[in-house]
Amino acid sequence: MTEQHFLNNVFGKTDMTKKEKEIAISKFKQLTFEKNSFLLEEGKTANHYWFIQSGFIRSYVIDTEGNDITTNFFSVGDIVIDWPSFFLRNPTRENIQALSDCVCWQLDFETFQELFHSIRNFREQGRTTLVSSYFALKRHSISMIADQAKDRYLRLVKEKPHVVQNVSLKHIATFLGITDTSLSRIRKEIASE
Amino acid sequence: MTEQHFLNNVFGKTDMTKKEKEIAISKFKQLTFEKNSFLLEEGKTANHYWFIQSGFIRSYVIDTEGNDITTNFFSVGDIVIDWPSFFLRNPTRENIQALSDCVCWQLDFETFQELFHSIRNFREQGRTTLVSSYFALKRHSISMIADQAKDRYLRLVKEKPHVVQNVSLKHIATFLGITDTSLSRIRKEIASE
DNA sequence: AGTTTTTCTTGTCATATGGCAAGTTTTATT
DNA sequence: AATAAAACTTGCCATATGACAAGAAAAACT
Repeated sequence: MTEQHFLNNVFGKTDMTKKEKEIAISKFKQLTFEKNSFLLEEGKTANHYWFIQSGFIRSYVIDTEGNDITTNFFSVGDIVIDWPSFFLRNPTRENIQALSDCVCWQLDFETFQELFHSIRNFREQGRTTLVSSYFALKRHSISMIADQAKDRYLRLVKEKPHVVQNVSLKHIATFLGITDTSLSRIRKEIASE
Repeated sequence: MTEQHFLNNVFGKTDMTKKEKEIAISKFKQLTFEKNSFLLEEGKTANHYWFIQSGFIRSYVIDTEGNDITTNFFSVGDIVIDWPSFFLRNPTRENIQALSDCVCWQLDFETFQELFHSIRNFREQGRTTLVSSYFALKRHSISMIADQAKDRYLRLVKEKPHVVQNVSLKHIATFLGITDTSLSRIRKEIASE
């Protein structure tokens, strides 16, 4: 476990001691996912979470009318986790799918519990991460009400330019709450400015 | 601290022992808030959270164009907390306001931290509550994309009938992401069915 | 009880976005 | 290279919801 380990970046900003980080990092297992493969499928219970070292991932739900709605995008450095399923131990409604070949670091629920209850700073970190996810979701939710589709798109371009460049238009559209047709028109309008 | 204490309901379903519950409950302080008074204001950092014994409360933000958007409603038994501000120790963007006279039980951040790190089941409970809030927010967010305004309203009526009956139309409207005018028309349409 | 303020309703018209279908371009597959 | 499949664009028209303003009803205040 050298200083060069990818997860040292992820845990870089926490208050964990060097020793604590080593312990935590040693529990993670490297995995690769092929493009279009699933990390989690609707109906199953999340027993792991991951940090992405490379690639793009999305989560999505199928709504009551059968429409595929992207709920989030994940890329390098992000935590990929279904919070409710992982912590409430319930079957999930979401699917998590690799949009490209991905390299990830995986931790399972039991090991997480061990670390969570034994290392105070690991749990402070976990709480912070969860709250940050909550906050991001809230901002997205408010943006959905307060902003026009075009402004939501421009905000996404600003916040996650690499996602906009690497993910297909239809997935971006459903994430923004519009159709692919509308997003195509919005892009055209922006290009002509 | 008798069995009759209001907070025994709140902590009823947790794995905490009787003794642990007593310790936790003894740290809460009863407070009353007058209608229209603020529990938290934009720009300040949340140092407390509350459980509602009676009354109605809402949280809201002011968007970039000055519009008031309700982000949540709280009523009897609910936890009232600004997760990001409370845990990340940041100034909040939200306002939390009593919509009627309210009786609440308050806990401050420092006491929370003590309980969180010393009582394992208190922290499991805290994590569960946070994740449940996350889940509710996600459902609301997806509903915003997948459902028509009328369906969102009907869902709210079903999930929080007492809120719909006690809160002014304009606040319900912004929570649903529509104007008060539209909500008034939706209500009319439903009434005529 | 009377007055003011807030809340809710309704009309007219404007606009953002959707639905569908036909092309076009790009990407994947053999 | 040829073919198939997926992704993206564009046109036409439909529709949900918004903007604004005027009344009506209800609630708050003196």
